[in-house]
Amino acid sequence: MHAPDPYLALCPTRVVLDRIADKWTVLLLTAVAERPMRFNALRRRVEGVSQKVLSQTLKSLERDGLVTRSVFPTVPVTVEYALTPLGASLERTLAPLAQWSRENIDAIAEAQALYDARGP
Amino acid sequence: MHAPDPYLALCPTRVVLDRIADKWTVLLLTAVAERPMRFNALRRRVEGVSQKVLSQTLKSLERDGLVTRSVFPTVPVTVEYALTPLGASLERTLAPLAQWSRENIDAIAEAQALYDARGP
DNA sequence: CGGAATCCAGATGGATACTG
DNA sequence: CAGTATCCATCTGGATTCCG
Repeated sequence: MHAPDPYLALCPTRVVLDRIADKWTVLLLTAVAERPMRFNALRRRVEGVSQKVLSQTLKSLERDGLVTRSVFPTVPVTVEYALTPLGASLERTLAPLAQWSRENIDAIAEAQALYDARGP
Repeated sequence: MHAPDPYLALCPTRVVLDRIADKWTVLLLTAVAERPMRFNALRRRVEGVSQKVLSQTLKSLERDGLVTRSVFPTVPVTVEYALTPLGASLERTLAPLAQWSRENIDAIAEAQALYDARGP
């Protein structure tokens, strides 16, 4: 039982990956990239996200300096989320992934069908 | 209580994202991209992955047509994992993310420190 | 409107032991 | 060597209720 070598676990790629590799972060990042949005607008835009997880995820994104949270003292209160420059640059490097997904989703489905066809 | 609109949940980006957004998939993909590797070599290369999860993840990658699994009937048996062309193309679109991580990990850490500093 | 708090089911994944 | 099988702790995230 030795302590795990921290080197690999702390490499930047892995840290960032651990950060964005959840069910909603990338989705929210791309949603906010379209245009600044308010809490419930985001909730409607990203189908299926619960209010709790939306709240949590936005807070993380804010903490990481990827989105800003602006509160307008209207009644009731208005809160708008927008990308920071850092968030925008991340979104840009993530964009090719969306395109790759569109282009290759069929190939993946075929591979799966083939794999499943050759039985248990 | 209405049925969730399947459209957004089934958009290609989301499907692919759900597929690769786990703790190890991207890491393993980039590891295999370096060179074809055997099971235990991968296990050593990717610090911290358990043998169960490594096995599972490789099976998924194979099913999705992203890696190949080649068995050589030596004794004991030798199994080598390698990227398919599809896997290689995904790895290439993921590569910029690794670079972005290296370039911006400090900015993220700063943002976090700033956020945490302004108290609970 | 934009959350916070609580509760809880199901998924994820680590440890361990065993096998062809 | 390359897994499979079990068991179990933790984490994720959904549902619900309540609040300024």
